[in-house]
Amino acid sequence: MSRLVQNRIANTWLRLKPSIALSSVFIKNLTTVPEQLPETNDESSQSEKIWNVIVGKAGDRVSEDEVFHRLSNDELCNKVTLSDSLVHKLLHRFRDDWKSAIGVLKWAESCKGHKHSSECYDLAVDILGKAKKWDRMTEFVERMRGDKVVTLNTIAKIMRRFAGGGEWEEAVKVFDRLGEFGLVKDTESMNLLLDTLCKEKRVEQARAILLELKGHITPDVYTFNIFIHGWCKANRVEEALWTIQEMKGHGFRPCVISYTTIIRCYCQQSEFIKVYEMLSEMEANGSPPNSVTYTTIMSSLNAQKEFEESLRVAARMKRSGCVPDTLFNNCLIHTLARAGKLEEAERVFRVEMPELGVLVNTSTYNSMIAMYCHHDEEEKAVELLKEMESSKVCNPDVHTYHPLLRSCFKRGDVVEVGRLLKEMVTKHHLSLDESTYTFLIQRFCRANICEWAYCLFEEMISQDITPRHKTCLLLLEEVKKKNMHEATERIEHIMKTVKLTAPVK
DNA sequence: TTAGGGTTAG
Repeated sequence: MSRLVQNRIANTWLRLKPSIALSSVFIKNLTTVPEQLPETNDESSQSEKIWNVIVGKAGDRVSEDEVFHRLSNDELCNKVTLSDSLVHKLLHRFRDDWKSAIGVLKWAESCKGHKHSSECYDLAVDILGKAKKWDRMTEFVERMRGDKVVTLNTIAKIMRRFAGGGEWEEAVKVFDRLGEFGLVKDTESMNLLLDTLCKEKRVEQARAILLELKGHITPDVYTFNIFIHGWCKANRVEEALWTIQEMKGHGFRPCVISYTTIIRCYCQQSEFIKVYEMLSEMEANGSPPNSVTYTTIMSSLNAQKEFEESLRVAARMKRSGCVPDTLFNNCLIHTLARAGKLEEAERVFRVEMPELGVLVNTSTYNSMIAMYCHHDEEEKAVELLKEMESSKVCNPDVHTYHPLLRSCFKRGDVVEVGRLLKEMVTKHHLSLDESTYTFLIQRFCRANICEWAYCLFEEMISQDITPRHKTCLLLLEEVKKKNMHEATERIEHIMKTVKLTAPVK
C-alpha cells in the first residue's frame, strides 16, 4: 500500500465525527470485496476482466432467463473460450443464488463446443438442492439421466440435500431408483443412504432400512461405523455399544474409528472416566488410539477449560508413540497458549512441527497469533502475520484478524483497525462474515463512533447478511443518543421487515 | 463411503 493511501486512511479515520455520507463511501470502499478470481496467474488481468463482466451481469438477483439473455448478448462473453474451471468457479460464486447459477449454466451450454464436466453438473444439482428447489433439482437430474451423466456422487448430493431439507423419504426413493440411473444397489450405495439418514438424526429409519436390505446387501465395517455415529449423534451410547457387539457378531473387528466415535460421545457427556476406560480398552484390543482420538479428547477438555488435564492427554499420546498430525498440533498449541505456556507453544510451532515434518496451516498460525494478542505481544503477532503472508504455505482468513482487531480496539487505535480491515479486503480478498460485522459494530458503538458502526450495518444489509436482534438494539440505542434521525428510522424499519437472527446458543 | 472446531467474552 502506498504511503499516500495510508495517510489518506489515517486522516479519514482520525476524523472522529465523520458525516454519514462521507463515511459511508469510505467504509464501502473499505470492506466490500472486489470481485475477482480466487486464484491469480500471469494472465490474471484478462481473466479478471471476464470474471468481472460475467459476475456483474449475472450477480444482481434477476431471473435465470435474464442472466442467460444478458450473457448471450454480451460481446466479451461471446468471445470467451470457456474452461471447465471458469464455469466451476462461477457456479461456486453463485452457490447461494440458484437463479444466477442456472442462468450461467444455460449460457455456458449455449457456447460453442462447451460440454459440462460432471463436477459442474453435480454442483448445479447441489445449488438447487441447497435452495430447496426440489422440482427444479429433479428436472435437472432427469436431464442428466438422459445424458447418462449421473454418478454416485450426484446421488450423494441429491440424497444429502433432500435429507438436510427434511425430506428424508425422498432420499430413500432416490436409492430405490438407482437402477434407472444406471447405478447399482450395493454396499457402497446403501452405506451412502444410511450415512445420510444417520447424519440427519434419522438413525431409527436407517436401522429399519438396513433390516429390510440385509437379505440382499451385505453390511461392512463402514455400515456399522455409520450406525455407531448415528446412535452417538442421537446421544444413545447404549445402542452404539450394542452396535459394536453386533459388528463383532458379523465377524468384523471394531476399529479405531468405531471407538473414537464413542469416545467423542462420552466427551460430550463429560463422562471422562469412561473415556479413559475406553482408551485402555483400545490399547488392549490392538486398535490403539490415534491422533484423531487424542485430539477429540483434548478439544473437549479445553472446552471445559481443563487445560492441564488436556496437556496430560497430550503427554500420554507422545508416550504411546502415536504420530501427531496438523490438527493435533494445532490443538496442542491452543492448549499451551490457554495454559499460559507461551514458550512451550513456540517450541511446538518452531521446533517440533518442522522436525516431525508436520505441515502448518492457517489455524496453526491463527492460534499463535491469538496467543500473542492475548498476552499483549502484538508485535510478535504482526510479525507472524507477515511470515504467514510470505511463506505461501497458507493464507490468512477472518479468524487471523479477529484477535488483531480486538487488540486495536482495546488500545483505542481505530486508525489501525481501518488499516487492518483494508488489508483484509484488498490484500487477501476476504469478505467480512456475520460474526465479524457483529463484532465490529459492537466495538465501534462502544468506542462512541456509531457512525462507523451504522455504515457497517448498512453494508451488512446490502450484502444480504442478516444482523442479530441484539446488534440492531445496541446500534439503535447509540444512534438515538446522537440524534441520528435518518439512521434511527432506517434501523427501526429493518427491525420490522427483516427476519432477524436470534443470538447464537 | 465411516472419526478430530476455535473464538472476538466480562
